[in-house]
Amino acid sequence: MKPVFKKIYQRLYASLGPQGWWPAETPFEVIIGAILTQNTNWQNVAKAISNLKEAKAITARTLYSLPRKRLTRLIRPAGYYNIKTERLECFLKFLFTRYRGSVRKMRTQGLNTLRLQLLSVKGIGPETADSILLYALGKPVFVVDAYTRRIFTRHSLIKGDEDYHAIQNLIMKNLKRNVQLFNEFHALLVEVGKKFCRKKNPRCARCPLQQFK
DNA sequence: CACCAGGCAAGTA
DNA sequence: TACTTGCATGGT
Repeated sequence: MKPVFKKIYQRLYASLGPQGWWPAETPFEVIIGAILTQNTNWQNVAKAISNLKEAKAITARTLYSLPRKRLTRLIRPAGYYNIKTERLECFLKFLFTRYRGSVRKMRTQGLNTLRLQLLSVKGIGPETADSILLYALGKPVFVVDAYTRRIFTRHSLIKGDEDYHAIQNLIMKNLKRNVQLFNEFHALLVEVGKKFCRKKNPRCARCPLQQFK
């Protein structure tokens, strides 16, 4: 157990404080957001979610009964709207087929089984599955995203070309298996990444992780 | 104007 | 198996 991971977390938490993720009112809303935010700025997703709320279509039942074209129009600001319409429908079909449309029922299922089930849904890959497991269902998995990879690469903790699960295993091996820790850590990595670890123009000078370079 | 954002699936060789 | 490409809006 390398203390560097714990140290990074403590440094981030000390400097940015608790993030209170996921920004949503219900677990179902978390799931919708997780699908809509694929390769997409959260600001655009927020608009789409706001549209869904305005249309009273932010519960499993109301969203599932929405005509496809209407759904597409509502989520348009999130981009990739044709693909995301299909992905939302695939998830909803899964949710109703396997759990009678109940996210709470879903939650009673074990982590590993659930993860495999989610990955079998077209449009849900490793990151989206883990975001759902952690932030919507409270399961102890670490979410690896582009910022996680970039930050750990820039601090030479990984090479950068490892696959999703290699990075996830490395991190989970070095931390306590704790939902709240995983929740805050990933959120902190994203926030610090947005501010200091962009693809280009990395404004590293004031990054709280400066010393780990 | 170019580039990027809290990915994923399908196609190619 | 290991790359590459399509998907699309809105902000910098």
